Amino acid sequence: MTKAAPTKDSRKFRRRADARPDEVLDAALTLFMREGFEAARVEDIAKIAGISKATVYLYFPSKVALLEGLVRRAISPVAILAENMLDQFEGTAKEAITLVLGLVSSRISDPKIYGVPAIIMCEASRFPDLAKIYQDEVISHMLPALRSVVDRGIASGELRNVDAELTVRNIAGPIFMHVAAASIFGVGDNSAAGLRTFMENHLDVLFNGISKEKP
Amino acid sequence: MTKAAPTKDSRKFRRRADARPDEVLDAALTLFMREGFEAARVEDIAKIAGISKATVYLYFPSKVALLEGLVRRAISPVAILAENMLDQFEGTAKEAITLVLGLVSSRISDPKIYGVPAIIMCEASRFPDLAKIYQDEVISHMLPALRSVVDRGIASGELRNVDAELTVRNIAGPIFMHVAAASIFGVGDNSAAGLRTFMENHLDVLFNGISKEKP
Amino acid sequence: MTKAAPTKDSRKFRRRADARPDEVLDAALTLFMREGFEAARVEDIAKIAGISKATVYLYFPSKVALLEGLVRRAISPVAILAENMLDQFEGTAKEAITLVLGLVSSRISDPKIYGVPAIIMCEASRFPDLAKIYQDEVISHMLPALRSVVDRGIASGELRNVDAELTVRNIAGPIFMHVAAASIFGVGDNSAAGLRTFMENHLDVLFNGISKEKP
Amino acid sequence: MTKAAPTKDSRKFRRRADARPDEVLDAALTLFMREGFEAARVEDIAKIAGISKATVYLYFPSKVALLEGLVRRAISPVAILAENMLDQFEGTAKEAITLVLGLVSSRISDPKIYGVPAIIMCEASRFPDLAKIYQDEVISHMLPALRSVVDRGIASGELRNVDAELTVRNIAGPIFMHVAAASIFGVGDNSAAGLRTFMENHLDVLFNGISKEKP
DNA sequence: TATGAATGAGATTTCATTCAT
DNA sequence: GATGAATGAAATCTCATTCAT
Repeated sequence: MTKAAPTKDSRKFRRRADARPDEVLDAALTLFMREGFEAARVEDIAKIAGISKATVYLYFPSKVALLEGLVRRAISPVAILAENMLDQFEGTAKEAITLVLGLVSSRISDPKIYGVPAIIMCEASRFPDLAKIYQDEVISHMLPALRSVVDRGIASGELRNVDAELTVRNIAGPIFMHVAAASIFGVGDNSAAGLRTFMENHLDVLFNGISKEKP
Repeated sequence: MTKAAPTKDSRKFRRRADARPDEVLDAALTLFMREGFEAARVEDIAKIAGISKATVYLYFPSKVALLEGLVRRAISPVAILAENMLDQFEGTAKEAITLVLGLVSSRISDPKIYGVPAIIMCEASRFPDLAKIYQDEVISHMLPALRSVVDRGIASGELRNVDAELTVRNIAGPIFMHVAAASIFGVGDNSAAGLRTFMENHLDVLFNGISKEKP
Repeated sequence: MTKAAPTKDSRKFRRRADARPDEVLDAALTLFMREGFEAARVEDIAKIAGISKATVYLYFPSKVALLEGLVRRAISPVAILAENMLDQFEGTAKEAITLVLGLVSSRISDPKIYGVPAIIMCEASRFPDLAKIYQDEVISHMLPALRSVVDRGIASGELRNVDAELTVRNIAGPIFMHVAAASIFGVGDNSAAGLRTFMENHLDVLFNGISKEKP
Repeated sequence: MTKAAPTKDSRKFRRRADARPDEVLDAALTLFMREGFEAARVEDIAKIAGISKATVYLYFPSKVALLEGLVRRAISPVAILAENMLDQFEGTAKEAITLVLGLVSSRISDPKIYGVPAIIMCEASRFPDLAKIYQDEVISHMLPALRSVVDRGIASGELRNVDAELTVRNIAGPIFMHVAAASIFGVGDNSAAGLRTFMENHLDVLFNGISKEKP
């Protein structure tokens, strides 16, 4: 049934074999961050990825699966980061924390890094399973790692006798707030330089407090 | 639609029409938090509020207007809080901050208080106008108030010469993280008692740092 | 299409290309019966046939073509059956009908036999052309053949003076109902033995009626 | 935000309160019979019913629910018919059967009557639950009722000693075949008159058989 | 005021079909 | 000959919103 002269160049099907799920996930991340999970349309994700809507479903069985894929993909780098943190802990607690926060601050301006946690936080109540995965794979690794650094610092006499578990919030909380304030409300300087300046102040306050006198 | 002159009861069967918008907002807040803005159905909000879907539209012209109403309703308490903060600033910076954080910690376990900021954060990119309102009315009052407390503490010699603007993140960030960790991932103790314990450690670390020696 | 002289094995790994269309039709029949024409997915048909979806289109230009193929394939056996019926008509009408119904009853438990008519009945209104083909090639051969047997029986004085055309429904209808009741609603005994028992009763009633006295 | 002059006559919403589910079911029956369940589009059903697609979903939660509704609606008339059959059984078996078949033949030309069974038969394998409902509510009432008539006829000496269970197929089968042949393949006369002629021949053959002599 | 009824516009998902290899 | 990759076109179902009462 081939009609006369089926023009050779009909490029209806463009890519092949390499339009990897990764590109789809990148597109999904972009749109989920910009629009939120519900408001993001699969068609737009496909458009960003340069493929058709149906092709998205070739790689991911549903829209939620994109979210899952995002979480799963975000797990390994973070796990590696946590491992590194622990491996590096040969010097003082101060050095360890400074190192970790330095790592974080060098990465955190990349939406691919902070985007997934941000989405998870927003969609957690609707998709508890996802939150669970994220918590199991990321939170439950990061938190103990940091706490362990603090505990060892206390044990070695380097740090005061604070509650390690709760103090983790003082280490990480300000950073989250800095990023959130900047990305959501445009408050503060979210550039790499601004982030570095913030980190210096953060580390200073964290280790020395804001009071002039020790108690 | 009770007939004319229902002398006796009427209270049970008719709610005061004045209270309706507030009940609708409560319902909206509940559902926006549980489902997210997009996924929350107006019909369900109405059901929670005990009225019909069409009646919601009697009070609010659109679904987004519910979000606006939520933001606007959350403004006044926070504004009052900020005002109080400034009024109370007669003692030391430490006392002022301790007072403010005490206020916050006493309120923050109420979903009606932290729910709105949480929703705003999640929906900010989709509704920049809302974020703007929130920023204008809340952020831009809270932040300067806190910064001013820090600045005056520095000026009086009570506090070290930290960057007041950035240090605000060290004051508020850990609290946000504590609440977020607890409500989203179930990490930590979100009860009033747990919050108080956290606050004590937070204030301790904030004012004294975690290092044993001053620099 | 086996390559030249594949002396050794090839049987296991390559199916004879000639048999393919038939296997595809078998798979299509299976799925059309189980799911109906619309609900049956070409991909599943391919999977049952052990080939890829695209390969189905190598043999059949469209999904409807599978239906056509099914009808066409079902025609010849039935035609042969009809021919046999006529050829055998040397004895009495009773013997002829008994013979034919015996043939039918020996075959009818095979889904490949009654499956196609069943599908055609269900999809007839959507694909009148198919129904036409089936009617032209099958119905219009079977019915006259049976009617002719009856007519000759009447002419020879063996049978009463019934309406041959309408009486065909009394000959075939009960059988259809028996099969349908069994396969669809699980009513009755659809085994070969059960079918034989039914046939005996059917022939008895058909030839003798149910009344005790002749009119 | 009301624009100037909102023309009073905008009839976007036409009917009210009386666009009953019944009309939707009628439309569904029409289309299911013409197109089959899968191929029938809800939008077209709505169009036939004179309402919008969404309104269909106001009354029926899903497309399958339309099928269920159809079965359920068809149940009561048939049940009543069965009851009547039994109530009427005061005369002879012949009279009872003649009466019942007369009733059936007077109704069977209405698509609303024979349509539902036809659809059920076609979709039974895909929706076993529906088949179950139909079997429980219809088949399991009709069959015993007929069988009981035959049994009593045998007991009273009016009928020969046939197998009542199996003979039911001889009573009902020819009728189904007549209707099916006419509606699907256009074979035979499906008019009321044609049906009556057929019934006469059917009853004659049924009660007297086709052989000239009794065995 | 309050609401039942209705719908337009759109979202996700499916699938027959096709091209390049 | 065989198939993995890709897609256009549709179908079901949802929901914010509105009108008549």
